[in-house]
Amino acid sequence: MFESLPGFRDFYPDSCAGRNHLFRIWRQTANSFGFSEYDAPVLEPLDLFKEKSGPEVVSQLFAFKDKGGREVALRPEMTPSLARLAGAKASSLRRPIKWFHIGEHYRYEKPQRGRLRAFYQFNADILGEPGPGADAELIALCIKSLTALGLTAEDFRIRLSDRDIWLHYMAAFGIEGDSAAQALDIIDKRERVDRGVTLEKLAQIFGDSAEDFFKDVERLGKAKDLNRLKDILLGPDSTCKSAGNSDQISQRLNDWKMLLDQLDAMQLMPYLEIDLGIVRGLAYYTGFVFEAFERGGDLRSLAGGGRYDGLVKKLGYDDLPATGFAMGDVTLGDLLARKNLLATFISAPDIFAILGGAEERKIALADILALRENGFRVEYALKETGFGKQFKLAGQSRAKFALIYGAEELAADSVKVRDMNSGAEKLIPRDRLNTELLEIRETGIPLEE
RNA sequence: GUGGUUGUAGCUCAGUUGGUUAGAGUACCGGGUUGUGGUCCCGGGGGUCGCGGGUUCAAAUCCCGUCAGCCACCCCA
Repeated sequence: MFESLPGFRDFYPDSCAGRNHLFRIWRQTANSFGFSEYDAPVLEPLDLFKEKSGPEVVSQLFAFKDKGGREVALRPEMTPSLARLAGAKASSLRRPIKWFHIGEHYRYEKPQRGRLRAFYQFNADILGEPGPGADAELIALCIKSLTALGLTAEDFRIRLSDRDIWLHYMAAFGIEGDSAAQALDIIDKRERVDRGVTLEKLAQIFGDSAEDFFKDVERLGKAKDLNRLKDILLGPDSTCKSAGNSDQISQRLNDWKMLLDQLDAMQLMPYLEIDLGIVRGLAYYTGFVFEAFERGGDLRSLAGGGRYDGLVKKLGYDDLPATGFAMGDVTLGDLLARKNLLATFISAPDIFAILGGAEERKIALADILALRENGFRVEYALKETGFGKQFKLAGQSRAKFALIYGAEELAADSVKVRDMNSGAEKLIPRDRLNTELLEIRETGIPLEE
């Protein structure tokens, strides 16, 4: 006897139907936004992931040596592969490059609820367009992918932040480069860490002004609209104004306005929350970053993304500005199941054929195959059984119609169709079967016939 | 990787202070029912009580270990 490996799932038909529904909605939504689907190998050179995330990632990868001695790993994320694909053909691809991917990813971590070792992700990215129009389009896709599944503004929010603002702001304190990245990391974790500890860490970077800076962090974290942000950053008692980089900041605030205006025009503001408190830990994010999180209850993260303008170049290709997000199936699936939005899309047959004896069966099988070729989903009992039993099977199959091949009907070269919902029946000549069924499938059989 | 907690049929769970052949509901299969279904009635299969060891006359029950799930850390691309 065997079980699936820890953190891996079996998909029985019911859950497979739920998963396919999710994929179908993701794919439809991405297509409607004009994104094109791409794919890449599941197994990649280990270095591809090390290059992006540093050597520490290896402990969280399914990594091994192949028989040729190559260091390889199952992909833990899509972005490095995407960067390779886009980077390799960057000069010949029409821009903006709008691509999406749906596929399985693997991380060697301790499995928990909402977090497995194998999971599916929907990735969408826009490359080659540095302006906020790309960020707006991407955020819109993220929101629409969730609403298309039946989720509402009551179920989730997008928290929107900006690493550029933070970098400009810190520059006013004379903090740049690695120190700035460290500071962002501290800001990102501050809600989960004791205030005193956070201050201590900041003091190593900011020295005496750590406390002032942290107060501003808290003020900025609470700013929920653009005017308030502007006020804190450029108002009378702003630190950075006196430091003299207010031009950069006001330019950046202009990007913010463009972004929000576009999202507003798409009527997506109800889903948005400005929250500079989230900066997302990853060092390679450069501009607008965002996170879709579940509201109420446990506030789990449903999707995350942001701009990563430097990454493609870092992986050895030409400079290519980029912004993207990833949405996982695990947390989202939990939420959809809880909200009853995965209503198992069980595929029921259109027709269940009920067959008399051996002679009738022969005639029926020929018809059944013809109907199948015409796109009907048709089932029948594989072994000979009584009519009563077969009607029971037809009911259990949840077929819309039963098609009755009895001696009586066939004597008139006809078959009887029964609408399994209404119970209405109709005799159809066999040579008109396909035509009549096409019609009946749409309209059903009226009770008065 | 660290700590806590749970583990009985495919699923949800009962199982008395340790006591004889481990139960129910549901799902599944068969029959009632060889010309009209989902209901109903009857019957059936399915368990090494997560696994291994220990204590005991006797262990699903107590002890130890281990594996797996869940929860909290770490991390979260």
